[in-house]
Amino acid sequence: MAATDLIRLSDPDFFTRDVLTVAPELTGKYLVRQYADGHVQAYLIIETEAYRGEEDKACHASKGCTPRTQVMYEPGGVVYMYLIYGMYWMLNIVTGPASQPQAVLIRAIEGANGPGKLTRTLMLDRSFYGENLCTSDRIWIADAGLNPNIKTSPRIGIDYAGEFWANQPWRFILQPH
DNA sequence: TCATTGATTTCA
DNA sequence: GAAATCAATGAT
Repeated sequence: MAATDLIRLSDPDFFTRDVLTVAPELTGKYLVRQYADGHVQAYLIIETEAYRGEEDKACHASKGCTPRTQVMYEPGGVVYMYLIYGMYWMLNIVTGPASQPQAVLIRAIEGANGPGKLTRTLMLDRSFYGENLCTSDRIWIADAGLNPNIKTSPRIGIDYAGEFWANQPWRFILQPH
């Protein structure tokens, strides 16, 4: 599908809703990237995970506001990037109103089946920290008008957060038709 | 299954 | 300052 067929999500209100509403709605939409040379490419979002507030022990903001997590306290619609295992940048989209630290981790897009591969493919790094998806000319979200079939499952790799949080079905996966 | 890898956080 | 931690990946 050509990028011009997609409708950009430029309304901040889409992102300032609760993360548990936004995360499943992002699956089946398109992550659009405009590279430095002007080339525009749209990627179907396959898989997301929700991280919800300081009470969520799997959310980085559960330990409070730090220089790294600060952007999660902003109103939804900005990008939260972080480095894990010293090697992989993770792409997250901040959601919810101001001072509610929520974010959606983009785990997989069409053609890249892991969050580390995803950011490497799209050439995303810390320079995208705080990028506004509604106004940026480098990265944004677009609606393809799909009505996707979505499956849920527990989140991945957060056993450290304890059984309760590790069992929340806050991972959203696009199912093939 | 295991080594890689470095920013962030925690402890002193 | 120093040490431990870690939401992953690719090679074995």
